Amino acid sequence: MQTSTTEDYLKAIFKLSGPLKKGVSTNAISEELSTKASSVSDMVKKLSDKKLVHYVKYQGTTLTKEGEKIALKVIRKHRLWEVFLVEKLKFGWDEIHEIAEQLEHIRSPKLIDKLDAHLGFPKNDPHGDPIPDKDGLFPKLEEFKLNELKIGEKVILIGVSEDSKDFLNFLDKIGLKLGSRIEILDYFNFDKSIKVKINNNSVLTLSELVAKNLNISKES
Amino acid sequence: MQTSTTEDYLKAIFKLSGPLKKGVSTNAISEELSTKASSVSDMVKKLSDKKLVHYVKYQGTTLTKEGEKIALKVIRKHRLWEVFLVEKLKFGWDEIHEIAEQLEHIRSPKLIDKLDAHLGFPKNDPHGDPIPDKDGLFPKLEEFKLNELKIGEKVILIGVSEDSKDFLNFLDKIGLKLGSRIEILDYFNFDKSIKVKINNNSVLTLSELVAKNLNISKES
DNA sequence: TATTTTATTTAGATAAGCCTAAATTTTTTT
DNA sequence: AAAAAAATTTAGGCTTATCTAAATAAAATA
Repeated sequence: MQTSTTEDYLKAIFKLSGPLKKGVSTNAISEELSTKASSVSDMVKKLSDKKLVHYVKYQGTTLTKEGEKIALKVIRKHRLWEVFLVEKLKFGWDEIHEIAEQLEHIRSPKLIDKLDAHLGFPKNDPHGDPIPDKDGLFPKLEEFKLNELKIGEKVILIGVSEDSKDFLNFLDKIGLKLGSRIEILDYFNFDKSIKVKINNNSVLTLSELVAKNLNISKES
Repeated sequence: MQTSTTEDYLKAIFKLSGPLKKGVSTNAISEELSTKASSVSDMVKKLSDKKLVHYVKYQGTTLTKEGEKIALKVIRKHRLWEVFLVEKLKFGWDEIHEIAEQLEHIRSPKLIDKLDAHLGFPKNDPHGDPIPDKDGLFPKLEEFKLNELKIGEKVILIGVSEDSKDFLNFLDKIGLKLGSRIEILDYFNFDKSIKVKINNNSVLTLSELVAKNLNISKES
């Protein structure tokens, strides 16, 4: 049975590994978890002793099968609780993250299965991210970042890769929601900003930083 | 901001103080929390430094105003989550305690208010215990233990003071539920057991240990 | 390649909670 | 009231997860 700190580390490493499962640097973990690099060094050594990560000095960290299994369980719990908070308790999608950070550590397999059923077995959380099933698998669908497209393409916003309040408030302000239609009107090589039309309606320019945090798909 | 251990201590002291707010012994706390007396000694000293309890060496511990306020908040959370688990997730009343022990430590005032609303502002938890309101007050009603009554009295089960699985399973088995009618038929001085009729139906004898863990009221 | 910068690790401390064993105080019994 | 028993506290340690400061390794730059 792991502590919730262990769960936080595994989740952070999972997130930072990305789809290619690259090794994660000590600094990246320390930034993600707001701790010092020396604390991370200590901790990954301990996680390695417990066979939850592969760790070689100076060469980064990756999850073992067991570590990934635990990370996926925590992510499943996090995302299911987020659905609960928005669907049942009527929270805004910009205020649920911190609460779900706590709820994700509640230990009870039966609880999470019952919650899943209560919510109608949702496939995605309120940010559009997929919810792993009981076996830690999620349906893989072709996702892109908004900055990876060509002029003229029409796409749909299916998720965000950043959940700071600032970012989510910004999206609300410009009228971008999950499911919004986005048409690429122009691309400015100068600063990699992108001119888009939202919902066949408002036209505006998004910075590269914004664009690369918008996950989109070519059809609903 | 307190740790969840602090919250557990305050809750235990609240529970053990009883309605008369008696001083609580170190041993009683250690038993309630399954720790050693020496750990409790350490801890109450720290709680005293934080002005959460009054503590005088060798003379027991009581809550300060601030300590009681925190204890009541935790109890409110615990009981609201129990209602959620039974009403919304369809847990049996005998399996919710451990889960609520974890959920009670989730920190977010907004969460608990929204949960309260979602549940329809319940007055009692699934064991019949009253839920403190936002200000930590509960409606005081005249409660008795089943072993404090006279032969011939007819009462209603409104709660239990023990929530071990064994005890709750036992109650299920003999058909006792919240709201059940109980008539006192006889009292045996020999072992203080009590002969009762349940719901004008089955007749059986309850041990003193059982009787004193049944909270009853003289009317619905 | 030599040097500087950056990343990472080690060493030594700290705080929270817990433990065992020993000392002390209080309570109970004789 | 003295002795025995029970309750409580103190002393000294342990573990987890953190930190700062110093040392070392790797990467970047000149």
